[in-house]
Amino acid sequence: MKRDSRLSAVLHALLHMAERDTPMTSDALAQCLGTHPVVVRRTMGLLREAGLVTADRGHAGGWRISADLTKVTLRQLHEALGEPALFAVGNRSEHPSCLVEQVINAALDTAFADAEALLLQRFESVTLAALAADFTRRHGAHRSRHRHEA
Amino acid sequence: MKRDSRLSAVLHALLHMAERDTPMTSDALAQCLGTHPVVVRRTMGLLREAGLVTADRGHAGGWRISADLTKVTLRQLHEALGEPALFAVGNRSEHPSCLVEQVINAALDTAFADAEALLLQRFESVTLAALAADFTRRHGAHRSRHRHEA
DNA sequence: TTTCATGTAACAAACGATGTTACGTTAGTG
DNA sequence: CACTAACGTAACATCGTTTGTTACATGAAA
Repeated sequence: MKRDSRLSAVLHALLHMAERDTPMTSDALAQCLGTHPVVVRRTMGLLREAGLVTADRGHAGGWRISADLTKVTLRQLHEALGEPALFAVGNRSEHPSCLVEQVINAALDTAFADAEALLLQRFESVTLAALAADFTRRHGAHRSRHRHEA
Repeated sequence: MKRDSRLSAVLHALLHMAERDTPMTSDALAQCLGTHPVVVRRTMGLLREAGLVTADRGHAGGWRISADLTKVTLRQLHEALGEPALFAVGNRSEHPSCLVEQVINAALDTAFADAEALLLQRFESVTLAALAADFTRRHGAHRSRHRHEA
């Protein structure tokens, strides 16, 4: 099954942007993500509509983060992307007339609802700032060493 | 994203089979499920390989449940189907060279792992017998009323 | 031996995510 | 004012996966 990787992609983009203080163009982000600039605009556009980033046109334009990194959670990003379905398995029909299928749907639905609640709760507990800090913690020494060499 | 509905489908088939004491043909099941007999054989074949059902050819042939309904859990069915991916969202690449993406993957992976563990635990706690009983509880009165009318 | 059934391979259709092209719009630069 | 750099967006192409379908082989019972 083909997985939706946009959440992973926007995280990747946002963390790269957080490492800089100048805007990043769609072309630059596309190169980071190994994709096409139009795909970047399409996906980042959803974050713009949610007020998380801004895009400036023309010279020296590009994408900038417009929200507080300590306030933005994975859940907000998930919502900004339109809350795509989290599960790759599910019921055959959502409102079946067959009584057997109604029982099955009820059983599966509660299981999936519980798992979804847990997942969203985890999403809510992770901020962009935490991820950025995690990055610095894991690779900060590496980077500062390079900076000293330069 | 297109959802894998085979777990739901085999549950539907098994519960219909549990309601009878004679084998059901692929054509009969296909009619129940609104699909094609070959799809039924393809999917039920996985359950046969797992030892959960048997298939007899020729006259009066068809599919029969060969396992104890109180022992078969949703998790076993999920495994019998080859443990298809449960989530529709995920990482862009599983082993990225980009350090940023490694941090993102780590964060997402733990969240998804926790949710998957919960979901599988729920699957493990539901037996076919429990679903069948649930069916009888919810619709048994309805059925016996019909039986009396007939 | 005919009919009913599964087993399986090969192919077709449908769908969704992603990639691409094309063109429009806006903003800075010379 | 023309030029260039960037986003905005619609339309189309591509790719992979799931599901549906056809065709044919195999086995069992009447």
